[in-house]
Amino acid sequence: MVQNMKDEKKRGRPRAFDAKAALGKARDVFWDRGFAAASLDNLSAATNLNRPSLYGAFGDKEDLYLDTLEGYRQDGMDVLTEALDPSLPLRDNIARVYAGALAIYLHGETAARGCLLIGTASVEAVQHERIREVLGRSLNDFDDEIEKRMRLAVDRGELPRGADPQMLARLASAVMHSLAVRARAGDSRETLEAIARSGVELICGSAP
Amino acid sequence: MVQNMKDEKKRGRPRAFDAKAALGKARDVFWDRGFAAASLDNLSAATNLNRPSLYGAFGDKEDLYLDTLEGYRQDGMDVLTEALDPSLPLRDNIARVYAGALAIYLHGETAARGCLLIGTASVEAVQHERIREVLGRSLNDFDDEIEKRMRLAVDRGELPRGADPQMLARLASAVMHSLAVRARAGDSRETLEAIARSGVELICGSAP
DNA sequence: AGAATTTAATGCGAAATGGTACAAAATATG
DNA sequence: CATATTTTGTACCATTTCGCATTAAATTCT
Repeated sequence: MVQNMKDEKKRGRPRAFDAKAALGKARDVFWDRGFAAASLDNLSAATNLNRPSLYGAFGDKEDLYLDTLEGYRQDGMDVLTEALDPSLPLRDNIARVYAGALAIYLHGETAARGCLLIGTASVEAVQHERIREVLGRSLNDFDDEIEKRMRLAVDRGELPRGADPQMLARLASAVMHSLAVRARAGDSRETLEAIARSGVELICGSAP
Repeated sequence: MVQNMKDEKKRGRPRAFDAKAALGKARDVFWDRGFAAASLDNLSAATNLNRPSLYGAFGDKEDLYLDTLEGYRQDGMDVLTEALDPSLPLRDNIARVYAGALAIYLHGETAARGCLLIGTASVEAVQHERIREVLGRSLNDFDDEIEKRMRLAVDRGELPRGADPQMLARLASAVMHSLAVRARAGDSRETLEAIARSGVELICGSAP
């Protein structure tokens, strides 16, 4: 599974496509249609790869989907940790988290696609154990990252000593989950931004 | 579309099945598999109706799905309004809302199915306008119902005069949305109940 | 240059899918 | 009882679906 990190010349015919770019195109298809409704023809057309190439590079449809989820999770974590820059006040951190999320969720301007994980992996989670596992792990990783910042906030006195960092983090995530669902349900950017602002207020109410 | 409300004898062969019961069985199929992955064979088997009967009674797959969503929305609103009984304190109301939601989301004991709307309609919302419309309307109706109770709480002095009922309601809903997603992601009942408790605390923090 | 190896492209095929035609059955109306 | 009307069940059809077999192309190794 692990490919050559650099272009140490592999034997045989070289790939005529960029696997990472193809994965990005596939992600868009899954994001719009979901896993079940995304056909290999859709994916093949979007990536400009014929099905055998797709299959050879990524495995079957579920493998490909799991790959896109994993990449999305990574990207999301990057955005999250950047938003949580501990040199900024907690309020700003949480506001940035929501702003970053909305930038992703509302991408496209036409019909908002929300969160790839929440919007498309949730459906499959009941019947596909591997997808449920990725979804659960992703949500937990997000919670944990926010929790770290909350813990720091308590230590620093940004939050009262009695505050529960784990629960505050989970509730901060909850607002984000709601933004993801509502974006996909067609709520306006204005509505979502208002909810984000109120969320910051509620979660960080006692912070300076 | 409107059927006879009572059994005023209709001409022709009478139905050999209970449409409402069939709709319930179909709902279970959609709940587990989602719209796209639910095949007419699945639905036919679960309802004990052959495809032509299904089609005759409910229209095509999307019509049937929309019918189940509408029924779910109605049932959900009933549970919600009952939970929000204004003779109880606000805290109890919100706690009951979450308890009622979890009772539905965790149904099955095996793999939790979360919320039918959030869990299965969200995926289709981007491409199917009618589904997006039902999803959006349902979320709004829930928000509005909670908002009414919040407004009452402000009037009664359960919440401070400056509290924003609309935003508090949306955030109360947000916690519920998160419970729906997390249930489907495999979180334990204990975790979900803990989040619900913290949510009540956060939302109703200033209430007696 | 030739063998080995990997990818690309075409196209196939078996199964599943959504939907329907058609005839038989069950009921109300005249 | 005959006719109209609606539902039921079987079978079917056209299309889509996923996945792969096979052959041609491109590159490395000997």
